[in-house]
Amino acid sequence: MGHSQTQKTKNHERIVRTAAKRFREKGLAGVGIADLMQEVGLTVGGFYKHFDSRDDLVVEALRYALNNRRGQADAAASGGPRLTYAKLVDDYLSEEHRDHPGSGCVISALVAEIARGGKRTRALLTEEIRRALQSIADLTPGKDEGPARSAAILTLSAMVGAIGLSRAVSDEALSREILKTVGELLKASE
Amino acid sequence: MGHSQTQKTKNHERIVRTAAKRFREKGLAGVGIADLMQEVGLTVGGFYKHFDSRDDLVVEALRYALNNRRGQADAAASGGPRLTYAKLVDDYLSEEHRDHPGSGCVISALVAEIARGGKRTRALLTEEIRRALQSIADLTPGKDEGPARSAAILTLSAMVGAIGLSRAVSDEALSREILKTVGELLKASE
DNA sequence: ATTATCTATAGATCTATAGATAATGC
DNA sequence: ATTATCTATAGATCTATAGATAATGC
Repeated sequence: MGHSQTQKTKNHERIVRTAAKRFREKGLAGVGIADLMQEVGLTVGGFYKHFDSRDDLVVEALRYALNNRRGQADAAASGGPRLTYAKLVDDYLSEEHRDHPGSGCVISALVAEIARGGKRTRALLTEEIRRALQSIADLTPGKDEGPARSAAILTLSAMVGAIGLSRAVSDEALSREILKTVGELLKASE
Repeated sequence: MGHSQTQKTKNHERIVRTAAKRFREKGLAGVGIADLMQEVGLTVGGFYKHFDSRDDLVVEALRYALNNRRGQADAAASGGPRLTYAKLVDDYLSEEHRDHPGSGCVISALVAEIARGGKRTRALLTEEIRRALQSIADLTPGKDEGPARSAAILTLSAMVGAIGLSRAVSDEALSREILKTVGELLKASE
């Protein structure tokens, strides 16, 4: 069977990581505990030794997804060439991001569902939005603080909206046009 | 009991109208047939004489919501003062709209869920997005066709994103700031 | 002895159907 | 006679719990 504490920690992390991915792909309501545990190679019964309730998993998985994405961004920033406003916009509005919500931005994947959800998840997303606005504003060094923040709010709104529209639209040409157009206009107004 | 064909037609319309509202408020997956029928004053059993399946209700309710919203817009346009770009943006990014998704824009309420959904609902939303882009572009008469369309794509993306963020954020001040800032920047770039 | 996981199942909820009931409408 | 709606329920699915099983770790 294998149930050392070390193994438990590993299993816990795999449950959370898998949930973080599937929640973004299928929505918070679209992922069942039995399916999730099966994907990790475990069974339903064990779930409640890891979490008090499904809701606790949702919170932990969101926290993980948010930290993990910032971790990716930091790694990319420190490793390769410096992150610029243009690169941020291009990455966010890429077909890669559109087609892989499971490893993508939590905000764009789950805003609406979190808006309808409980306090804890809304608080998490609120802080994430604050951090995102700050990060974007920091990438426009030419601007004063006020205009930089305003521009960051428009940028985040436009990116979240554009990715959402591009995912929903069933016409690939229109989907691409949305990503491309919003990217170009945002970069032009920098 | 009361079950004339006239009454049935009325009941059918009330089911669809109520569903169109609740789907936008609670998400497509968040509305049960029993609750819906109870709200209309009927019981579960009768539902399937009105619709072949739950999915058919979703499609019909979305169609209704989309037509109905365009109807409102048309009525407002023909009745009162002419609809301008500024008025469209202000209405869309209003606290009234933020706080009442049930009578609000279908796109902003359900993009993500429809993106994960079936072909029929995606096709409906795709056409709605096309119409919305055309309507917005028509409100910027100063611009040439290409730039007008590009600007419309940015406007729709930013409005959908901003309303989504403003609904999810648990800090009222930040929520207002998002609506106000995006509205001002969009109107300034007209 | 403790505990991580498993099997099995209770209890709630949801879609869909079957059959009864009471009106409509020919 | 037809049919719009109701009551009742089947069958699927989901969260959560109970008790068994087989390892770990003192």
